[in-house]
Amino acid sequence: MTNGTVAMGRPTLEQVAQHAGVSRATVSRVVNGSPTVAEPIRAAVERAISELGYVPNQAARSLVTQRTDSFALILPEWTTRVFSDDQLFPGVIRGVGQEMEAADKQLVLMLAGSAASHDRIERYALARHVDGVLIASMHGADPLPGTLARMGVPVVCGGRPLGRARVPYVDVDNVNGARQAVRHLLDTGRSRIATIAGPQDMVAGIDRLTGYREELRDSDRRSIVAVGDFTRDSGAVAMKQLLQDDPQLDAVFVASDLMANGAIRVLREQGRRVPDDVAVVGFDDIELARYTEPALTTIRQPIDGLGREMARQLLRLAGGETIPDQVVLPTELVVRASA
Amino acid sequence: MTNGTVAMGRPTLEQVAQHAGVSRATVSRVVNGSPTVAEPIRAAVERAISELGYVPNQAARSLVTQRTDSFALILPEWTTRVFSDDQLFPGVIRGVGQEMEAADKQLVLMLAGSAASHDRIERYALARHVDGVLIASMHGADPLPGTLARMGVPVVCGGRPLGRARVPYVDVDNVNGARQAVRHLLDTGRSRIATIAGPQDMVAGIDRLTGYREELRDSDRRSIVAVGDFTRDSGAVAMKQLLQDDPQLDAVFVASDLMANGAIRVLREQGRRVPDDVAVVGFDDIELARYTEPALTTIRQPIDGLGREMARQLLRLAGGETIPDQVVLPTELVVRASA
DNA sequence: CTGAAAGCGCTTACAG
DNA sequence: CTGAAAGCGCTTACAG
Repeated sequence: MTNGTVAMGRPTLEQVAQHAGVSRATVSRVVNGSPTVAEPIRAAVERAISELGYVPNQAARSLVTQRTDSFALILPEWTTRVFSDDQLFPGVIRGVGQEMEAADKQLVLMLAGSAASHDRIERYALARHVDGVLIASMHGADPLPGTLARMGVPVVCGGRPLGRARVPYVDVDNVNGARQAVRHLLDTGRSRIATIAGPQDMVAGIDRLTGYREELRDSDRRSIVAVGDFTRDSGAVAMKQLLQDDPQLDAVFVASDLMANGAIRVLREQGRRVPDDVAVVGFDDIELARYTEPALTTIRQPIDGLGREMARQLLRLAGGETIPDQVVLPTELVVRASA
Repeated sequence: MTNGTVAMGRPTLEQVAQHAGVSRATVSRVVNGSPTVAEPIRAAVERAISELGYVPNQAARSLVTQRTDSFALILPEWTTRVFSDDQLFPGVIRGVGQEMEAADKQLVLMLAGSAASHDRIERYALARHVDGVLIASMHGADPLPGTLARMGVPVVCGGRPLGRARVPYVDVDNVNGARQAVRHLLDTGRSRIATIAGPQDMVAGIDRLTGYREELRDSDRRSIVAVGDFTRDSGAVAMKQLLQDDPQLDAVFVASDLMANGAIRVLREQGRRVPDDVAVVGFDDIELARYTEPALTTIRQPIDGLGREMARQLLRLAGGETIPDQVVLPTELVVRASA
């Protein structure tokens, strides 16, 4: 059996100071790497620290420094979606993690699937548990970023926030990416170009549909739209609907690679050859895009880069620097076999 | 442009007290829901709180309470593995999250892929950023749980920790689960039973191999072993090797469903019918098991339940209660089509 | 280069 | 039921 009540062993600065025969100020200086400590004293203090197993109390430290050296990445999603085979989240997390590690900051991940956890996270950030917050994958006009920013918590969003809150963000050029995709289809002689859009409560879903519409309008083509939710299955369902709505379609721009994967499966099941009968362009360029049959022509977005840029901006903001209201990263057409 | 330097707006308890014309103690009582505050006073304080937008400073509060009301779940893995299509992690996270939510505690997730991040997390926990720590998916004899426990940080491991550290843990009965699998194969008349074991630096890999060996030894059969790393591809590679080592094998116990999925693919490619020529039993019972072709007979482990139980034990430990050194959850044979 | 002292923003016995 | 006061464990000007 293990007992929760501990032998009250945690040594304090005070005890280290006594043990080493110096003042608390000196121990503090050694702990914080101040260069103004004489070598023999430093050595003595360091010995005391390791003998006692001293670790500074973070609460006491942040109370005076007003820093915690840790940052939160908030994903307002259920685990189910975050841990799907959509490789978007891991990419962003990896990018953020790299930058935080380089800056020697601790990254904490918080998933907020329910309204209750969403609230608790707000309190957590407002209580200054972290020096700043990154919010990605927002749905609708989430008030969280605005609330935190208004209360003085440094916040950077991943993806343009919907709603009126003016919070700095890093995003990918979704509109132009979608236009690139459609332009490629037009350039390769397609005429009836449908789209499987992403969820319309997320900015990536909205903007990619906008780009699709804009490009078609500029060339006087009509839109044929079905909406999915970025999952593979929703892509399959949407593809079936499109084929029913317009059996003549000869191309489809799908707003995510995972949905494109589902769509291609349906096309094959219904006897349409890709790209001969129907050309398919995806969006994301996740690893899967190289392994679909046929390999997927898609719009590459810099997923890790998005995470890295978000972290960089947040670190600057938390450091008191002025940062741009928005950073928009470019996308790139990657031509493979499907279009 | 957004500027990091804030209007220094964060109000303190002191300011709320002045605003409401009461003492700090009274404000503190209201904030903490003490029942001994007269109704009109409480109302006045609450008005002041909301007018000023007051949120208690967590550092100051934990400095005196010695609590933070948040707990960490540490996964010593790279994002790549955590976010693979192995649905084990999300299940554990979901289970832990549910219990923490019920207890109104904040859960923070920390991934420790690198040695540097592993160290930073140790400092994080020792600095009392959290009231306790859950560690799952450990590799080898990770010193982290022992170190934290020794320093008085409440720790509960998911999976029996290797090495000599005596840290309380919650685990699944891997040995017996493997025995159930092998017994089922024996009972259904199989005689040359191979195994694809999990990684031998993880307790789930080790124990499932032990169970396999024990059950075969008890019935005087010899073992035929290949080792994978719990990924689908490693299951495929291992299956090829087994078929080469012993072309006569008529059954294989695979230590994870994902590896089993890879193994079945190889069996089919090599013209072996499942289960007619080779019976396959997996382990985990993730959702995929129902959708493989044929559907997978497997050993169900309570994945969410593991997470929930870990959280429950940790909450009790952090609350000063005495908890058992180990809690071992039972597994269950689920018979489908593959064996 | 080092120490005494103030102070960060809270909570909590202790009086009243 | 409420307030004055001590104290949680640090950091950081300020002297010397």
